[in-house]
Amino acid sequence: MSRETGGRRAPTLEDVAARAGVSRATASRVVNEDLRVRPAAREAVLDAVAELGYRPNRAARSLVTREAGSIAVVVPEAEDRVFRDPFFASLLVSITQALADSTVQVLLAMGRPGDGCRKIEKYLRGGGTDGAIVVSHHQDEEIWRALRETRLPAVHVGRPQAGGAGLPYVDMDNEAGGALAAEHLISRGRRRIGTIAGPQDMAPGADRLSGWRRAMRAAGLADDLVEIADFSAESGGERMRRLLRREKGLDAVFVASDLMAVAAIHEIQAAGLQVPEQIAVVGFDDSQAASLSRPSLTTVRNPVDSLATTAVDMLLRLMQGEEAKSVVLDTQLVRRASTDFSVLK
Amino acid sequence: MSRETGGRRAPTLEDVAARAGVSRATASRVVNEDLRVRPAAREAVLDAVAELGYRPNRAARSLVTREAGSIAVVVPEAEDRVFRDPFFASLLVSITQALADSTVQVLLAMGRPGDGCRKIEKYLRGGGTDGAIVVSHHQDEEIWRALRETRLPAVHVGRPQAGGAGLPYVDMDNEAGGALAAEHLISRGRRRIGTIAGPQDMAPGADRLSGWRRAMRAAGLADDLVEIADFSAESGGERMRRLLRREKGLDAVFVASDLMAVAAIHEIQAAGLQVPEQIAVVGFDDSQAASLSRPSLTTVRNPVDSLATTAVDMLLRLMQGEEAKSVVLDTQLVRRASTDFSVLK
DNA sequence: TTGAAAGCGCTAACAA
DNA sequence: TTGTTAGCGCTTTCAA
Repeated sequence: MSRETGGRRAPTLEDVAARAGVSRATASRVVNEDLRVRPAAREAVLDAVAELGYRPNRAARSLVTREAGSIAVVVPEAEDRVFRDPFFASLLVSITQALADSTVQVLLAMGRPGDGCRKIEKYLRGGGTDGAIVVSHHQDEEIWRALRETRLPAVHVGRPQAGGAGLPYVDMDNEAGGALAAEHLISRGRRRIGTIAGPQDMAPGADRLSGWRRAMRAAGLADDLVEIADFSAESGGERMRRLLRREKGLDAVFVASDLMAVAAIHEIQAAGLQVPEQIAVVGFDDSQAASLSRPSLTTVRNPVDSLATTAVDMLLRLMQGEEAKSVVLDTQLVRRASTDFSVLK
Repeated sequence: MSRETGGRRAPTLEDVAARAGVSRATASRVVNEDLRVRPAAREAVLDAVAELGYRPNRAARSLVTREAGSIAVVVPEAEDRVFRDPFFASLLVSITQALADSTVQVLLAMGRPGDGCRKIEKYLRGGGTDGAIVVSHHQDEEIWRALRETRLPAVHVGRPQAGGAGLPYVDMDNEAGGALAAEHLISRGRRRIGTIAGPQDMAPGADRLSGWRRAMRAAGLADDLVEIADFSAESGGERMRRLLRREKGLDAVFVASDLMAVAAIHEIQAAGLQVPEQIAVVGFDDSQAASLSRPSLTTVRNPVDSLATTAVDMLLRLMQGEEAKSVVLDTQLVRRASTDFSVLK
């Protein structure tokens, strides 16, 4: 695993200093953009750096500064399903982009189901990073304990279930999103509205459902047409069939994820019914699947990008010793053809 | 950015040694599983480690071993489109999972368009990693130069355009995949077959097209119905409209990505034609979009998982000083409803 | 089998 | 403004 496969030794600060005719300390100052260096010396060092192709050794620097220069995106106990989720991919990308300006590197720490998160825990405790962004919808006591004990700055994306060791979090307003969906359907004249919810032990699952409930009751409508699914396309389709069987008069459904919503649309069509003519459908996430679907899917926007930039922002603040308060982001409804006759596709 | 926010100093090897009543060297040997340590001493050290909650400091270790304990997944000059691509997300996940057993950490290094890849280059040169997996369909001279000069073990995912500094690569057989698609359509009795290709300055774009061409000619069919798109859904739909305008007798299309293929299907349907009855469609990638589409999409499987595990395998081998030869993986056709009446969905 | 000691490359007091 | 010096926490000779 040696990096020095027969090559010349990489130039050190010592080499640079020697070549520039200054001390190592001065060379270090130039490299770290310390102001109190005579212009001439500065020039000399910069030249030497360029000529030698010098790059500071991160390990050496980390050792003395006690900063790793990286943050970890932690996904504990991750199932395959989580990863293939476009939400997760987008989040990861947005986080990385948000850090592109800084010198901070992004480390991807994914646990495997079963294995617990021993590897991640070890890494966090070993001082491998300066901070962590935890992405999970489960309780991850071990990770939380490690974060607490190491006092590592950390933020949670998505409201953690049981306190999350007091970590600040960024989340979208799932409850308001669910209400938004219901209100939209009601405003379109629908009355017999069902919902396919996510797992109730996950915050997005529970919150989207309760938002829907609140709006339904506020409008004096029944909130009995509830089916619980698991966010997978299969489960979404299956629950849609149940809903169709349960209620002949059904004229709309709010489905807690786009993926499930697309599957639901297929089932409605397979039953010989039209979307949105007979049954209107609202999804959740505004993922690619929503615009690719036919009819295109009205959905609640999941502000992934803002989620990521806010999380990064909070983490950087925390890393500078400042306070960070949890943030809940607004959601918006994206109107498309699955609830609206006037939209073409 | 200090990690030691008022907390107790993390225990060092020195502390462990003191507590166990041995020297630092012995403690180090135990931690690194060196065999020549007396069982009693071993026990004492292990106990001390447990009691103190000792974790080795990575920076200190790296400094002396000259190993970073991490590999970088490098995505230079990445546009937004690349990231949202499910292929990339799956690849990243598979790479991380493939490394879950090892102690190696995964570092995500994404460049931004325009900015070049100065940050990445700097990092690679700074000894921040022990190896790199480069994911790109462009020429990235700077990165290649950095990799060459640092002699950093590296592999390319996807055949690099212009040599890629002699990096070994893993790729799927895009050419064979294109041929597979054409042959399948021909075997289903289609004769007037068009194609919507990807950009010709990208290997997957060019190779899938040439495979299609080869199979068409081999069957004595005309290969004139070619439209070049850019892998985006919009471009796919637009090129499909052109194809429909160009050739009334069109009875099949091979589209170089699922995303474009789904858009193409929508256009065909919008023109009042049936898939697969009038026009059969084959996509490429076997992404989620393919199974979500109605009719479900026959497509060429992109073996993302094998791509990732093979790349990781090659890299680890390289890091141990062994040789690694480029690998081209086979592809398979996944039959679904867009080319086959007997498939239900 | 063990310990003493040297140093990996860097930053940061402290003095000059 | 500069240089000297002392470590950061660890691995690894080299002797014992």
